[in-house]
Amino acid sequence: MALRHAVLAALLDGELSGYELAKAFDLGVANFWHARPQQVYAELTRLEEDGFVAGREVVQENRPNKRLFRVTDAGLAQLQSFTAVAAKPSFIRDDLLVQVQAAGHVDTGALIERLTERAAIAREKAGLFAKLLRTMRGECTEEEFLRHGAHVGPYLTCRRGLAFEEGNREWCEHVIAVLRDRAENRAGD
Amino acid sequence: MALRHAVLAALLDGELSGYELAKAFDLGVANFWHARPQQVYAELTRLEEDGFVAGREVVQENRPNKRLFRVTDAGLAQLQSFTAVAAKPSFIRDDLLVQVQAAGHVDTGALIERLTERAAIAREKAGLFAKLLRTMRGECTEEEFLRHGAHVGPYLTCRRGLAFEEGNREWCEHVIAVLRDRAENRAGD
DNA sequence: CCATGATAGTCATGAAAATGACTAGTCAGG
DNA sequence: CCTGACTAGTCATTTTCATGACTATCATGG
Repeated sequence: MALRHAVLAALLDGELSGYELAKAFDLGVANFWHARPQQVYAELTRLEEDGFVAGREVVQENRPNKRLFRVTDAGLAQLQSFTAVAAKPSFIRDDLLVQVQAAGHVDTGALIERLTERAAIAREKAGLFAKLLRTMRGECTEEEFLRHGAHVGPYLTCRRGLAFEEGNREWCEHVIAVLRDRAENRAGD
Repeated sequence: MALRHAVLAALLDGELSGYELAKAFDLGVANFWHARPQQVYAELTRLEEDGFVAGREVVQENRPNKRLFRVTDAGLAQLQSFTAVAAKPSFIRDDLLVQVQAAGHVDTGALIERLTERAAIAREKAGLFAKLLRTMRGECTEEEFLRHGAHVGPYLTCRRGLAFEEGNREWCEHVIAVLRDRAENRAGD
């Protein structure tokens, strides 16, 4: 029951098509949740059945028709009651951490490769988020935007995403440095 | 196929009983992964069937017997090949982010409550991780430990956990401040 | 003596998420 | 003219996770 609310929350600030939503959730641009297109479509269908979103067909020329969705009052009430109860704490769950946990027992070179790849990905995502933030706040300074801007929700979640990816990158780089250092030390024995 | 490797990695630095493992994964003390006891037991059973871990019965007085597990050579090889392929990037996936995404459309007071709760949890977890780190490095300074200490894997993953929770706390506090500020502004209209 | 809580697990069920395969039209490049 | 990429989805299957309920024994506190 979590994707449900994520989809509702994503639809709050403007109508979107299933395809747009799906893409956002797939790339993680909807930086607060991740899901595959199939999941998103399935969830939209269920949400519409339950009357939490309403779709309207938009006929297009030169490309397939699409359906734009918006949140209904019932949907908003649903979200409201979702916010009323405590969210269960989140955990990091990352294959890369498992790999690092095994450092010392597995090939260090391979590990460093993984960490380098990940650092690059993290840097890219951080850049993307930073750009998104700039777009969202437009002309305003961050302070002004946070005080008076519309749609602060997405802005704030995007900030979390940015900090997370920066944390990832820093950690990766630190681990790489530590592993390199240890490898040299051992070579010097 | 991820819990599998997480369990293997957790067993690398010493024999553990199913119960100990399960507890570690439940509390997230195995800070790099989270799973319920039932999952851990089930995975241990499968790992033993596949010959990746070996259990030995330890007869105890005054309490139920337990089984201590260790990783076999086949298990280590399995982990090694797991490390050889790129880990898929991780995403944050957090109910709280969904709730914040909806800020402006839902009750701000409730949101601030959620954020306050979460900030407290994050602070607690960060403290726990910091303590764990101190225990692991013992007398050494961090630098010395990272250079020469045994079991750096768990130390490094714990550091990621610590940074993550600190990031959580800072973000929560920042969002609270922003929401309060906006509420005051609106009240002043 | 009774209730708790810790140790040490097992079983069954259901919800959520991931994966792979498929349709169908448009547009740009070689 | 063919290929690949983009728009806009759907269907089916499997794997993984989460949940609640259940069995035992021992130790502790009141």
